[in-house]
Amino acid sequence: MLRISRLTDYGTMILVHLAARPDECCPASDVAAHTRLALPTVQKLLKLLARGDLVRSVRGAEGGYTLARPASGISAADILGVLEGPLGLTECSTESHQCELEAGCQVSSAWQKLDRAIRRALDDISLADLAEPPREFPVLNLSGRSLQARPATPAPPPRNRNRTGARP
Amino acid sequence: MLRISRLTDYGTMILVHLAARPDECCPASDVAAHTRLALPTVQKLLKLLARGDLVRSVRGAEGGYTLARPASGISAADILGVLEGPLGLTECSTESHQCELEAGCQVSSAWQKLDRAIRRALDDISLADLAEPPREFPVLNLSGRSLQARPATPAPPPRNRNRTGARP
DNA sequence: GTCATACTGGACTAAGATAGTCCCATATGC
DNA sequence: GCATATGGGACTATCTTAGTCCAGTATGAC
Ligand code: FES
Ligand code: FES
Repeated sequence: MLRISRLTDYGTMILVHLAARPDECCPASDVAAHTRLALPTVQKLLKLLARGDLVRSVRGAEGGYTLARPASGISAADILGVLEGPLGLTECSTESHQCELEAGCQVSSAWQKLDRAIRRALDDISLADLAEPPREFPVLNLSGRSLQARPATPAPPPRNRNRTGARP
Repeated sequence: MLRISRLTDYGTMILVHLAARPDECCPASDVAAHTRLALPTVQKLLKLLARGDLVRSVRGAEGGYTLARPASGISAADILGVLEGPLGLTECSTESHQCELEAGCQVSSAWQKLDRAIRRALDDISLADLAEPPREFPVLNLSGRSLQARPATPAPPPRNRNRTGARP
């Protein structure tokens, strides 16, 4: 119920990746390699994120993407707003009150109450929250290498589709 | 963002209708007529709701549907659970932890935090809340007729599709 | 100046979810 | 027996999503 789209999930992973490298300018190919997502998908998402002013882009050689603001200034609501559009919980709770009969409908007011509750929760979570490692890596950190050097890179692939290099 | 499906919205309207008539056994045709939804759609939804134990059905002549429990005992989470399935916010937050790498993924824990927040909000809203009229009908009540006699009937059509009688 | 690198914009297809309809079987009261 | 209902499921049209690809443009390195 109430699922967010897979692209949004991917987009969040990308943002997390960028958040871990505040001073680097990462090209899409880099991001794809590190997140293990397919390159075209990453490109598409980065374009969307740039258009939504969540990341800043630099064109040309040595170009790439950076977060537009510090991670703490980007909320989950921002991310969903950019990647899923400004749709409300129901079609009636959209801004463009297309349902002109709202006052007569018993359902709308309570749905909107719920809608506000969700928005509040979304506002409370920042990208920084999303990015912080929940706990230590359980298995993969045997090498004793500095976590600082490769903050998010060794994270295992998220799910078993849309990997890179799937082109035959 | 985070939209619930239109059928779920319809289903809620149907439940609200039944909630207003706790002691009647309403056939689907009745519900369709009063909610102004198309009959086949109403039938389908009532079947789903019956299977999800939110409404009780009586077969045969004089049969129909009633709420399985008082409206205050049916939460929004129940409704969404029955009509949209038990899907989590992301595919990773489903019960069947298909993403075996959860511990390594930075994103999951915060998404699940959000998921819990939403569930809590859903649990807090009951069908009784959804059913209570938000305020008086603004225009339609000029006739001075008793509201009690037709509690939810004069509510205007919810949106401009899927009306009854669309069959040529 | 030329070239390789990278973003920009949009078109396009395949797959999947959603909405809506219809049919046949079964139960029940009159 | 028959009209009235629900139960179960199949089916199609349509919209959305996911994923890919290409032609264009900007920019730094050589
Ligand atoms: S991608 Fe599955 S837990 Fe993060
Ligand atoms: S159906 Fe639109 S406000 Fe209720």
